[in-house]
Amino acid sequence: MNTDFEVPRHPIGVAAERTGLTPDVIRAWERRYGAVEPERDDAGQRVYSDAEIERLRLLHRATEGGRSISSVVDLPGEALAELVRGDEAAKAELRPAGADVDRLYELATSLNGPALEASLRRSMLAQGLSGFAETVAAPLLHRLGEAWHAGEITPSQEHVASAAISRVLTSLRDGSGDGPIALVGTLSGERHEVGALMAAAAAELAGWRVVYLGPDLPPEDLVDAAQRSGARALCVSVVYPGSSADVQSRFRSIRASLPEEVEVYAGGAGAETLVEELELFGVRCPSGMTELREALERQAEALA
Amino acid sequence: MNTDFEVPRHPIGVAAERTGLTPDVIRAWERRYGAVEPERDDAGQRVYSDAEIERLRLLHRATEGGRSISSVVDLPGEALAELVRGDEAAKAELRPAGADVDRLYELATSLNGPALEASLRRSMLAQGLSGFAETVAAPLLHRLGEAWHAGEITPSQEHVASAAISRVLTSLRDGSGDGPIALVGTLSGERHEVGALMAAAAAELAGWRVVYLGPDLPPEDLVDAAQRSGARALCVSVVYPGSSADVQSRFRSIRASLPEEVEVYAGGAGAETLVEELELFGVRCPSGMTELREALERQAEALA
DNA sequence: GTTCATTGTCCAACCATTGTACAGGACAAA
DNA sequence: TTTGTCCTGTACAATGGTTGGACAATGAAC
Repeated sequence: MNTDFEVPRHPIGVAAERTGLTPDVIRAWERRYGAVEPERDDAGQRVYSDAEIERLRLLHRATEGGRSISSVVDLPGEALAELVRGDEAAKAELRPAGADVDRLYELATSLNGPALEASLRRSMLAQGLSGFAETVAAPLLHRLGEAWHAGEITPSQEHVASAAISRVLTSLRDGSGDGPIALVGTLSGERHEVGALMAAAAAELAGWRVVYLGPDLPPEDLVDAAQRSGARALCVSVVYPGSSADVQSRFRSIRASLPEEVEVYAGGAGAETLVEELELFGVRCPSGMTELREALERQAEALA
Repeated sequence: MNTDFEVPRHPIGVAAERTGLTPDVIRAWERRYGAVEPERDDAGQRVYSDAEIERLRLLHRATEGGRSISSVVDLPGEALAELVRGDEAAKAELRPAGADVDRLYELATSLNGPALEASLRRSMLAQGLSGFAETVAAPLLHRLGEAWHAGEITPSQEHVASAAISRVLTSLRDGSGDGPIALVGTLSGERHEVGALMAAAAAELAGWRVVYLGPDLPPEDLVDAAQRSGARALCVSVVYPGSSADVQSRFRSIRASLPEEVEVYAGGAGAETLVEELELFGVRCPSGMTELREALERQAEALA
């Protein structure tokens, strides 16, 4: 900085750029509340000093924190800074370590696979599997799914993220389970594998010996595999239900073809919309990884 | 906080975010029970003080613990806090690493390294690093230490456990940190490495680039390594302090030889008995992995 | 099992606040 | 001259509050 901090220098466009506000908003705040009243040059154009820009930035952060502009605009600089600090600290406290979905989304859309994977691994380690699944993986995939739906991103960007999540999940499974056998997979037509991988990890955590079948399997195969392996649990992840009647009938046939003592679990976004129907004919629908793990733990306990 | 605790400042949206309640619930509680009756601003909108938000948070935690709102809403703050503490302690009791630690102790004393390692890895995945360190690794080591002291087990049995914990911790570190550099090690004479490994993992979680120095290093070496590497943090694990005066003087000389901007952290059972003395001359003593990680996160943030 | 109070959620109607858009003009730089 | 940026002033729609009421699920008591 080679010029004085107080000297006015920047046109409104620059101020907008630096504060993240639009020129319209800056003018509105000046007109309505006198938030910042910059000097004018000979032609009458606003010229902002660094100090004024700094203040606008603080005001912007305060409004982002959920406050109304009118309630903070009269605060002196120091109080304002303190308020913003408090708000952001409180927000950071809510979000558990490194679970910053925004940042992960950035990494995914910029196709930075390695960095994304490292971040994912870190937040997995910080929170454990359940927290990771519920506060990181699911929100991230959901957001990517919506962005893809809205045409904002390409399939490959979504793919980078799910591949990274898959790698993290598979690298952490160690196949050391010594309990009863659980089968994990998805129905035919289902391309989304991540949910199944998370279920596999959850089952392993719950002490099961996991046989991971992968995605895209017809119901008969699942039933057959369960019978051959002597499994006591079958976990099926459903994201895109296709026709929901179809999903229902397939689950019904699976459930009917297996003996009572083999529990059938369904999970994922696609299963959540069908909870009542599925539970009706005996398919368990835990919502979220924690519940799945607890259910599996209880079942393993009962078997032991 | 240098602003007055009682001054009303937050709109209902912020209150909702900070308490985890929805605005609807907050209003319902006010309407039906007068749970919290905030001031109003000129426009008639609710404005909550920090104290009121704190109370709402307590009420929320009480209801999460299974209590009905009507049964706790009339309690004065202190009684409420007590109640919540009790509830949460009871809940923690239920989901015990306690039974877990028993089983791990069995595995360690029966020298079943692979099974022990698998179990450790599983509980690490279930709870995340902090939970693992505080509810599994520390209790297990503590118990083994006591048993060894009482002559109930041999050193090799303790060794099996610490080796398994070390393997789990090292296998999960991935060296992908991209932040400032942190050095991790123990003082000379200190054979216990596990604490340092956990600190290394914590630092990595907090976004640091970790240089792991290992155990048994003289203070001069630590200082020298810190200077050469340009580290901004030095984490030292102390389990057996030997002579406490000795540990103090070594930390004092380390602290004195390094510039202000390099933080020195001490942790472990041996450091906990010397907290006041160490903090006196500028060595930070977070208690537990969570606090260490948070401290490192804050420092990394400040550096960025 | 039935009944009843509790309790979280939702809705409608309304209001003030607030971000955004647009029209019409000025002016400096290309 | 054209172009892009900024100016003022007005208008509009979205947001997020407010009250009051209704409803359905839950869970305890009968």
